[in-house]
Amino acid sequence: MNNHSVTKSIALEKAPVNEPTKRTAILDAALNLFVERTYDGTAMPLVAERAGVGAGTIYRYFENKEALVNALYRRCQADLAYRIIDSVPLGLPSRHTFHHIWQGLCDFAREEPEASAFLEMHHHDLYLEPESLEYRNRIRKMAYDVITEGQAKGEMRAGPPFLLAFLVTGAYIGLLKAARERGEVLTDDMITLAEDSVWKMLEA
Amino acid sequence: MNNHSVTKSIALEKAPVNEPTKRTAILDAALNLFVERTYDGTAMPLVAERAGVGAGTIYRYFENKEALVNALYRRCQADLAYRIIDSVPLGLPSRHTFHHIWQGLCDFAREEPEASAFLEMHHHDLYLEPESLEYRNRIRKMAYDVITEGQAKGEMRAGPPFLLAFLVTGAYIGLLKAARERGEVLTDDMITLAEDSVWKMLEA
Amino acid sequence: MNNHSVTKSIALEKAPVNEPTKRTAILDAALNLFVERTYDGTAMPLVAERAGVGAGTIYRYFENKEALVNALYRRCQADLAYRIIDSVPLGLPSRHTFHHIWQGLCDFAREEPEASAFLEMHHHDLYLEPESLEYRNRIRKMAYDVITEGQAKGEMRAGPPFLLAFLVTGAYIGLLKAARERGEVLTDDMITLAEDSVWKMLEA
Amino acid sequence: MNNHSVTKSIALEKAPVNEPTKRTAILDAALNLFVERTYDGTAMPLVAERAGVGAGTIYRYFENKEALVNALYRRCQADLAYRIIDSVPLGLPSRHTFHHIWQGLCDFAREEPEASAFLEMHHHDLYLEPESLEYRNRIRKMAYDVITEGQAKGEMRAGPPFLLAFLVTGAYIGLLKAARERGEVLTDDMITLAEDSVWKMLEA
DNA sequence: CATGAATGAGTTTTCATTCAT
DNA sequence: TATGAATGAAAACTCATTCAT
Repeated sequence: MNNHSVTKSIALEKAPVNEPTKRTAILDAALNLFVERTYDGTAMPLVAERAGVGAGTIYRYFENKEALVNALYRRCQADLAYRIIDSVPLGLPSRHTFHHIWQGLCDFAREEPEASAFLEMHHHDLYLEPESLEYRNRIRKMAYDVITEGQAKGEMRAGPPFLLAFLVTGAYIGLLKAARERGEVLTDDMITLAEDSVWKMLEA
Repeated sequence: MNNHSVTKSIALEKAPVNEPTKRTAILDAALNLFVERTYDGTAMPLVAERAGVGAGTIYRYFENKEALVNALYRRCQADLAYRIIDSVPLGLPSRHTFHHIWQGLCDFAREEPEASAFLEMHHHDLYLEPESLEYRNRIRKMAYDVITEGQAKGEMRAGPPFLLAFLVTGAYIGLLKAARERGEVLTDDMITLAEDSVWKMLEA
Repeated sequence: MNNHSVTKSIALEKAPVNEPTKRTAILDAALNLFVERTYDGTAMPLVAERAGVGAGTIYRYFENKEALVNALYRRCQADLAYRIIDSVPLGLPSRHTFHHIWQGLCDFAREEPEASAFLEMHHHDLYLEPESLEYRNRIRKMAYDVITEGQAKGEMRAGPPFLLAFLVTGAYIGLLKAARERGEVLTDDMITLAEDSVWKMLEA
Repeated sequence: MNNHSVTKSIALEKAPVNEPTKRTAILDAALNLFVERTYDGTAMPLVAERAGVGAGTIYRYFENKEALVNALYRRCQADLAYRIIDSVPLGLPSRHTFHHIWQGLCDFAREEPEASAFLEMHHHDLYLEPESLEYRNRIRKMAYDVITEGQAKGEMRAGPPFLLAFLVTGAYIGLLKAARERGEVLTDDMITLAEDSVWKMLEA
């Protein structure tokens, strides 16, 4: 390895894995604050302060507040999609597939609690661009497919897949809220109990 | 019954049942807009305009924006409590009790869709006064009691009652979201399917 | 004294001496509040409330806020003029005349502390109509005349009469402030000491 | 002295002595307007306009209107204190000390007429913070001490020092008012006549 | 590129005044 | 005549965004 390649490899490692650029700092700060205080309730200078950058700097990376929240939404959805969609194994019994997805969701909630809370927030529709909504639809599509397949195999109860998907998603959010409101962390016990319980909603 | 008494009884019915005062108009407009655009995203003059009153008039009825949203929250919670808590029959098998509550919730969502959507919104905690939170706790307490009793009778699954309550509530909100996002009305079929499905989460 | 004259004298006593009409109540309330909180700092509905009348009632008696403060100013100046100007004895030695005026001023301050404080306030010029200013000038004219005569008799020091008048008036206001800021009432001792001291400013 | 050092010394003189920052411009505009129209009677946008800044800019320098008026009050009191307190010579005959103070007061009134008028205004108590009042007390304390010492030396008349101080201060304000109302400038003659006259109030 | 002081449009709130009762 | 609820213009204050440095 010569000097040249070393320099290169360092650059490659640095950037994608743990890119502590200003852009990331801004997104992190925005996530933090939007979850804590709502999109409309958060002032841009506050985002700048928490990100440790000047107020004007935000506008070098994002055209305006709406562009910022869209970028943030997409980053969060992409995080989630990366964990769930791409790792769902094919061809397993539905119960196994469900377990996989449920674990993925709960891992996400535990490892990225703010991203998770942000995605649950209402009223994204007020500012989301079509492209951002597309991110959401990819995940919904996956859920829809899994349920449809489960029903085809006779392993899941009959009914409109989108409805079952919303019931499950709702219960998942309920689980997170339960932990949050009690000020408790999401324990393995809670996750397992909830998984078992929620599966009953889906089971044929 | 003579003319006199008829007139009187009309007057009596009219006033308390459907008193269209400005206060009510303001609360209705606020409900409308807060659901549509968020609390922080709604400007007071817009509330005034939709209520058909002058901007200053709001402040004759509510000390400030926060007092308005608190009053609104309490009105909505009281509406819900009136429908659910006070009509839950005692001593029935848990499945019946659950049916009763589920019907009450869905009737509320259908008859007062905005109140229902408002109560589901996040971030109430940012402005709610302790007294307003008390309204929420009354309903939670009821759910907790029903589940505890169901478990004691061996008719509901074991587990922390608050967790089960949040799972059920989450699924209920999922049902409403499902209908809302599809632009569909909540049909009896959807309600029944969801009820059946959600009960499985609770069943022993 | 017959019935007729009794009725008359009662009427005469009642009306002018202690006429508790709404107009008077409004003026009293305004005096109260203007002294306490400034003209600009006082809201009309507050005046109404303290006067025990409806907000609209004020406008039956006074065209607007400015007319109210002008009427109040004139009433206070007239009170003062009544006590001072009309009772100054003529032809006495200047020291006696001064004593008379000083007593009159201090009696006014003690019996009508709010009227007294109101007249001392600055910034009357912003709203006073010419007619109201005329009231002020009558008193100044009197002071001017007394000093001019005192100087002519060789009993008062030489110098522009208006200047001496302002020095004396200033010292008088200083006396009132002294009492007010110490939270004390204006005692005879303070008044006498001040009179003696202030006379030295005038003495030839 | 070479070019280099000259440039430097100019820069040094310019910056600290007469730093025309926005903060100063805002304070100056506020002083101007508060004297002209009262604190309550002055709208913030008007202050901004006269200061030549945007309305929002004021709030970068002062938390709110009350903080602005407090800062202004302290600046004026500090100006006055700098001139009076720190330059009062010790150990002189009372008549000399009084002359010194009187000159200081009149110089202040001539060189800073608005600051002088502002400090004389009533109703500062409605918005002044304790810290601001402290500034006022320092000057009062000085007056009190001078009088007490003068009495001890048998050069000033007996009587409560605070009362004599208020009489003198009142007469001083009377002098300023006299000039102001006549639309005249404060002449040396007026100052000297007044000094002579006022001293008589103090003299033993 | 980065900054943060500056801004004015927009927000919440107040208040002199009106007017239906 | 008296009222006080209602109003909208104007006040205090905030904040997304710009731009000189």
